[in-house]
Amino acid sequence: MIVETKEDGFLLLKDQDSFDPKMIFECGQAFNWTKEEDESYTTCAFSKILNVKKEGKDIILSTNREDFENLWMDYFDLQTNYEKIKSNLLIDETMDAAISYGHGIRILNQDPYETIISFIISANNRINQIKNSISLISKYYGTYIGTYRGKDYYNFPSVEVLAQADPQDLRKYCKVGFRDTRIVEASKEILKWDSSFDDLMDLPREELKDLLMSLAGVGPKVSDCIILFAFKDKSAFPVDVWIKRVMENLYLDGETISQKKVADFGREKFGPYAGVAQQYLFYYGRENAIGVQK
DNA sequence: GTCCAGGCCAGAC
DNA sequence: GTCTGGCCTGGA
Repeated sequence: MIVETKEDGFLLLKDQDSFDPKMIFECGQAFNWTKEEDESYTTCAFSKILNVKKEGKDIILSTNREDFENLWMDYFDLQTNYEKIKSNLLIDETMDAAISYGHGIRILNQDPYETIISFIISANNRINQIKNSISLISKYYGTYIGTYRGKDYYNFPSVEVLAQADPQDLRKYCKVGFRDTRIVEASKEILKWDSSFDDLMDLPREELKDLLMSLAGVGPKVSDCIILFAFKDKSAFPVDVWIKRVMENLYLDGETISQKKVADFGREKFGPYAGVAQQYLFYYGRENAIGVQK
């Protein structure tokens, strides 16, 4: 990968086929990116504000080399070779179509705690409402980091802060609805864990899944999302209504089967990169409304 | 006004 | 174990 420092100090990643901001931030894995008028995207993570812009086949990051190497390289999963994953997943015409449609998707390595809370909020909720709630939680409970293009950015609060939050406040000010107590309860439970999130990275997948599912508001689908988007395990295959519809329509001849069976089917079919396949299929299916009744 | 979303949970079989 | 209904909120 060729990384150049531009005249303004920002970084330029040359010739990135597997890095498309729209695809990365709109395939359902992250809720903390703001789309700007020039089609670039901005977030706040690691107490830093970052803007990402695509120019032709190049990507421009508003950061310096030090932060890039220490933080963003891992966040954007840049050590992973997506060309290799793609060729591994090119097993049929469906995947061929899904991969070419979402060729610029990458799996972000996000903060575990923020990811846990984000996907607890995602249950039976719309993307825009999820984004809005995350943003409000950061605003009311996080710390101010800075202002970028007129918008204020805040760090996502720590587990200690939300463990002490009043559920009614969360509901009233952050519009989380019935997920209010789940957020506080899950935070309290996490505080009781002996292991840090770093330690948990090495846990066997099934153990990690059981541990996550013991949290309030975390079931089969949400735990798979957390494992895929924050614990770097690309074999997790989260099944939501979209993936269920896509799989039933494109692989099961329209037959309706349970969520669990779709999950087993997906893991079996796509193996160690099932989670990446899920993202290609999700983006492909959702953008093209595959299986949605008219 | 009515409907229900990128699931979870409790309660009933 | 598998299935069902209810859940905040707000946009269609």
